[in-house]
Amino acid sequence: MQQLDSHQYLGVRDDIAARIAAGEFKPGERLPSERQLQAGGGVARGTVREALFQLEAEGVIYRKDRSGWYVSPPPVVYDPTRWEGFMSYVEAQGRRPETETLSKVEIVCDGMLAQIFSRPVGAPMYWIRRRRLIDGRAVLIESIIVDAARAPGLIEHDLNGSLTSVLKTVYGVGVARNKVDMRPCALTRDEAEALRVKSGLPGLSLVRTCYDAQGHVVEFDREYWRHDALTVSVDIRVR
Amino acid sequence: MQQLDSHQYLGVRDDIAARIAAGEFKPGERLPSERQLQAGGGVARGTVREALFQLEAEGVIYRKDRSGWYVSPPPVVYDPTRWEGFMSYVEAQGRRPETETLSKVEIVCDGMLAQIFSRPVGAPMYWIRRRRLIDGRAVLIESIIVDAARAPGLIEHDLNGSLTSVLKTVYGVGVARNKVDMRPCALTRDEAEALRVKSGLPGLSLVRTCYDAQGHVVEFDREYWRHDALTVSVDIRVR
DNA sequence: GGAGCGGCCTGGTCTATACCAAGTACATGT
DNA sequence: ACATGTACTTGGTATAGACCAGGCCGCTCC
Repeated sequence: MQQLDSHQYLGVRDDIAARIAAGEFKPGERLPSERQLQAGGGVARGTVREALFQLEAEGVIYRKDRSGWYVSPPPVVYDPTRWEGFMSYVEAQGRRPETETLSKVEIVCDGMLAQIFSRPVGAPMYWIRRRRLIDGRAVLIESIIVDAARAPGLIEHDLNGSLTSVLKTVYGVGVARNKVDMRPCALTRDEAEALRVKSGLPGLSLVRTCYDAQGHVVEFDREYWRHDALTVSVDIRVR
Repeated sequence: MQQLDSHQYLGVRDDIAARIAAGEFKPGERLPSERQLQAGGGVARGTVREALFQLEAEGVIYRKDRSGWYVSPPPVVYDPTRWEGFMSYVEAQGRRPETETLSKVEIVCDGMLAQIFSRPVGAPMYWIRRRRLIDGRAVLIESIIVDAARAPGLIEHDLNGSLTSVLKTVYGVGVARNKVDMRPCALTRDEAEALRVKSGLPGLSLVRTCYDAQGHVVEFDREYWRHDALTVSVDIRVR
């Protein structure tokens, strides 16, 4: 929106980006502190921060609260048409996936869920919240609903691995159809806290509805991703 | 990442969000100026701006440079598996689509395009750049490459409508397969300027590769969307 | 060795002020 | 009617300062 050189903060941005590109700072490494970067260029701290925000929006760097700014690792590729779980596709890309179960409880079906699952209000459901990490960095949190009638005792299992394979191997429940809604969003309040990022950071909201071969909803899943952690790739025949 | 009330800017955010939710400001309408909002709450202008950035990241408001802050209209839904063009699906959702052709030129195939199209380096290609608007607001810019051998004279046509239907009706070229890559990104430099937004605003990058029934690449398209303008919805059978 | 305690450093928030460039609205001139 | 100019408003950029809370690390004490 502005000419190339006219803004200091874009100049500072380019400096830092160039130093990263040159390999002075490598993925996962910490940048010098804001006050040090400031001293180097003779600019105000606010200007340095503006440049850092720019790079953050581009996915080049990220921050750990009150610890520093770090160079972002490359994103992972996610293909919603392939029904492999997080654990396997992250590993297939040479990265180290982890899952933490934040909570798992039995709830009763409310109006919205009743509609999604075509089940009566009051039917028992499981509600699972998990946080998932790649190479030790929290990249998404998810909130999963599963019909308790389809997978009785599900939450007694260890859910830190692949939920997909638990449903398949233990309950014989497979997925035949997958509906995915995606939209850019802001990570606010709860999501931001769980991902340990600042409220307001851009993210990607991904809502998945999984159906079995009979067209029944097996699993309803809301995911909130850090915006710099993934690329979505879909390859489909046109209807 | 922080407790609820502890930050002024979140308080200001909530105030403004509440006034929007209450209908005091409607979609498309302008908010009071930053200096007016500041006077109302007894806070510094920087704090008001922080709150506005927050709401912008959430997609609630957007800005027009040096004109003011406006309430965002709802996003449109885009389904990459449905091969309808922008013009028709936007219209189907009760919105007013527009297209502006920024440039259309003949170029020669470079190494990258040669690989994508399976055509020799140096083969003629058309390069079309368009801006698309919804209800008068620029929401995306796109850069399209089409094999000139498949659609000779394409750029002589009016391309402010649906390119899809021109390819189909004039050249008999249909699309059978559609590969879509999506990732959150920052709108920088050129894209930001074309969309008249500030460099660094979050956006969604969408790369489409369209194939005909024989598996040849028909069209290669890079789109940059405002992050608050769309929701992507995919519904697919699992492979 | 391990737990606990400080203190330093970091980013996070906030104030106040200044100036600029581009948009807006309105009066003016043709 | 239409272009033109101008005064004013708006967001955009930048400075300099201040204080806070949480992360981090080393020291001390058990």
